[in-house]
Amino acid sequence: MKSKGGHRAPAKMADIASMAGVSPSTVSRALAGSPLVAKKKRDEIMRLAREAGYVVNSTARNLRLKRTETISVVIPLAHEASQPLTDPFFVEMLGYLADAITQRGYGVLLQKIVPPMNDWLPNLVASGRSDGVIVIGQSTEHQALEEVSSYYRPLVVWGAPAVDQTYCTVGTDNIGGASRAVEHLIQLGRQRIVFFGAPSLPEIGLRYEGYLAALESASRPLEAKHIVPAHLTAETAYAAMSNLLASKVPFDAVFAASDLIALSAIQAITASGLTVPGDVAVVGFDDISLAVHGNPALTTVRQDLERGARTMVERLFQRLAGEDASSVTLPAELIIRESCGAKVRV
Amino acid sequence: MKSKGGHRAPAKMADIASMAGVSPSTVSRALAGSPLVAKKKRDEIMRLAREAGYVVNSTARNLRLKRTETISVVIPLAHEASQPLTDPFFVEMLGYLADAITQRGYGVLLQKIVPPMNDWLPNLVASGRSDGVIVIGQSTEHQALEEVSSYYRPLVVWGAPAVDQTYCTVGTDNIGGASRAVEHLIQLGRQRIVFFGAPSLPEIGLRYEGYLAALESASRPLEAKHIVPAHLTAETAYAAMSNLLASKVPFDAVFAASDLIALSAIQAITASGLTVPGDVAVVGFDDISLAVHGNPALTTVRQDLERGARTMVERLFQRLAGEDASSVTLPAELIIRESCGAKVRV
DNA sequence: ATTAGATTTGCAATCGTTTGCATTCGCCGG
DNA sequence: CCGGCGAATGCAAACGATTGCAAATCTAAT
Repeated sequence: MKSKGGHRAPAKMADIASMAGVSPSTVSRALAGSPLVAKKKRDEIMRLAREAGYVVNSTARNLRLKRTETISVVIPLAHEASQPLTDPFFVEMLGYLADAITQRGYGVLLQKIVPPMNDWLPNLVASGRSDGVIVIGQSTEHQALEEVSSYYRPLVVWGAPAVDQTYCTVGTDNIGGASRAVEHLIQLGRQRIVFFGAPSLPEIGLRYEGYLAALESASRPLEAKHIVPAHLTAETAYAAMSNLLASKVPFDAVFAASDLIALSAIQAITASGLTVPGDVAVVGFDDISLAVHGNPALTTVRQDLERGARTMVERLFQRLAGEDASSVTLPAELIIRESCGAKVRV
Repeated sequence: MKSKGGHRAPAKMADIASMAGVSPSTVSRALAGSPLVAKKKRDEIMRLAREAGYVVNSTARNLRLKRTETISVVIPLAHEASQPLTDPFFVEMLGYLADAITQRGYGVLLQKIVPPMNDWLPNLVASGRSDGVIVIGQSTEHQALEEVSSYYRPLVVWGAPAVDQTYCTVGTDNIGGASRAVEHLIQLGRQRIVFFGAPSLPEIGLRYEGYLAALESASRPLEAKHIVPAHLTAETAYAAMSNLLASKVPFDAVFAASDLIALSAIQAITASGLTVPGDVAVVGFDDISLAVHGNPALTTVRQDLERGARTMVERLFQRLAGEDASSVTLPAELIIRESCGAKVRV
């Protein structure tokens, strides 16, 4: 017997109930493994359900239970309204988050936000589509996060903690990581170190602070022409670095605010005829999986994304459980490879 | 008045109704912009709702309407149960899909599947969490797809069409793209061309066919030692290529089944002291955004992922609307850059 | 003033589960 | 044989929206 048009309505609980000659209540309890229904009958019902390929309708279940077993993962794309998720950083983070979330039996609802957008967070929260929200990167949305967090607890944000901030962040020690990277460049004898990135984003701002601190403690002067703002996309970074090279501002090192733009910078530098690390040393930030495969392999400040993702999810579930969970800063680690010119043991 | 614990139950439609002194039905209609409710009252209700920050509860709405306005995007990870989404290909595709889907006002429910897993597809379908399913890559799941597609229409798969297949695929002309790439290597005078990839996956299988066809039409012998199986991860590919190099099997070109492994191959080759494209020419497949930034820039077969994603979503919505939508094969384009040693115009 | 007709509105059922409470059943002791 | 008790079951009310249909209101024409 063919169903018309190939469609087929999935079985509902009542169907299983009548097959088993019991009420839907009993089926519900049986499927939940409740000891209220006799073991024998319970097994029978489970068998029947399995054979019929029955799966409870989660929409109905969610409505009744007032929870969705779903977490929203939001990616705000401040840098350029470019369509694709360009930065491997987001992607790797997303992968780890997806793992940590599904491990707890929850679903992942993916949201891309391109910032000049109103009320996306309060709307997302009020829509009840998810039980909690994880935002990857504050982007330019600090204000929105702040407002919503005053009444909505299950919200965790990847990024930098700010002084006036009430929402829960998980992030890397940006200042420490950055200053260690820059100190390393200084130790290698580099004289003119460019900061490559947009300090207006909270995390990048801290990396910039680390850069300043390192120059300061080495009594190096800060030069305005060595601050090169660059959006976090490969294309714009390439262009920005090409500009810098064309401008003839002399420099012998670049501290890039992310690996993505560090790799683009290397491209641009190489294309201009200079060598990395010979003429210019380059250090990145993130340690995306591509960094090690770069040519030359990229020296960078490692963020432990797996741990970060696990921590965020952990914090989120704590908040879901009503406990309080405060912000955390995870350690950053300087990974020395070839692009900064240090000798590497073979 | 502070709500206890900072939690705050979102307003429901009945709340807005009593604020406006009308019934919930009227609010529902007003918010939907129905002409059944007088314009003046409709505007008043909308204003009230906006001020109260009211957003309809989508779980309840979904239950009543029997649709979720959500599409599941499934990523089966055949190659290695590695945690992160390693391949930029998936990620770029995911980004384009997310765009195309959100553009239609639907949500994206992300699912990672690591294959030795039973009934994930029928369960996903029966759970009613989404209105349709997009699977990125057939992986090893052809059988599961085949079974479900017999009764579930809104299913679209990225990958290769097979002869006995009833489900709807969207994919690139793998055979044509691959043979053009290999022909190009042959024209450049390369004698021993390695196929680098695992032909057991449907798409890779077709690329292998294209490789064979190109050798055949150039009357080149096929050599078993030039077939090098490699999983689609950077690490395993690097290892496989290192092995090949250590084995002293002579070769002067590599056709890699994906850009990710092509880049790893270049790494391994360079590390062994050989040069690319001097000693070995390398061609990839996909044209991920990193290909152009590789060192050397990667010659590759381009898959138009943006178009592919748009096509899949389009097909899916056709099927949701009850129309029929058949499989499509999109053209592949050979992008010549530096890694194959052709002269590039500057 | 009355009423047909057109507008607006609200009642109540529905979507598929879960669960508090009442009910039924079976069993045992008195 | 009956009362009582515990174990198993079912009834019915949620959950928060949408919508067919009937009822209420308003308009205007007689």
